[in-house]
Amino acid sequence: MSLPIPGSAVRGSKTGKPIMALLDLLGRTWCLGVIWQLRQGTLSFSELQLRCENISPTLLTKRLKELQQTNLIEKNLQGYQLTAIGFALFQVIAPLSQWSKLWQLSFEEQSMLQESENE
Amino acid sequence: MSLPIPGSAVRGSKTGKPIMALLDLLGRTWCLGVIWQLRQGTLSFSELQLRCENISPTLLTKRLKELQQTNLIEKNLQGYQLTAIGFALFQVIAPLSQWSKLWQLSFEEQSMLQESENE
DNA sequence: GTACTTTACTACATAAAGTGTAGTTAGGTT
DNA sequence: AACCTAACTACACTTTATGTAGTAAAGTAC
Repeated sequence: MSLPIPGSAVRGSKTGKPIMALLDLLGRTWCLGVIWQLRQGTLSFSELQLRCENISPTLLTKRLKELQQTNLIEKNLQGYQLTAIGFALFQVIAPLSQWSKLWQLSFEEQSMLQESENE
Repeated sequence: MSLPIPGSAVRGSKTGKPIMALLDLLGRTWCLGVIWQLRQGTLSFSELQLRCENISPTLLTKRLKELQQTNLIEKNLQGYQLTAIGFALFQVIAPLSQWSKLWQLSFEEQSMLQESENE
């Protein structure tokens, strides 16, 4: 898969609208997960692997390269960390955590409705 | 791929933490793109297909099913639209658009640095 | 009311992406 | 110098996604 760079043609936009490049990048398996796991600082390759449900090393290597080339993470002596702009991205998506709890409630309401139907 | 439902085991979390279920779902090809395209109201199947760079009908059908089953979109007479909670999700990710413009700048700085190196 | 369109899919072969396991390589330890 | 351990790479296999063709159902034209 080619790198989604804002300004170049990407999956979803031939004009390379930055938001489309971003949605392409974030839509790749484990990409959001890696960013999420790095929110508190540096993690080594193997720590990341563990936290990402034993993602295969092949794919982790690939994602780490993509994320470095798209300026979201950088390598240091201890492992990988978010760049300044990568952390800014995390801050944008951080509210997903709160939202996901509401989302969970929507499933519980659904099953309660089903139960009352069965009475 | 099994549906990521918060509260059940998903890719990334055996305990089914809602945020992990969410990151799994959003990390699927075109999922974020479909949500993004539906932000302004209802779109028909074929309109969605067009706006998502001619996503294959096979995959669009599959994603639409997943998004319905996870309470993010619903079908109406004219096509598909975000549910209330789906729209709330869009509002959470809407700031990505602004952020992606900053991100684009980071690439331009990078290429300017390279140019000055070559002098 | 039947022939023609259009829309919304489904089927299926092909291509691309992701997994899992087994190496390899490069630093540090004994 | 032999032995670890962490960080990868290689590769065969499986799962996902694509692209094209086909079907079904609803609307329109005559």
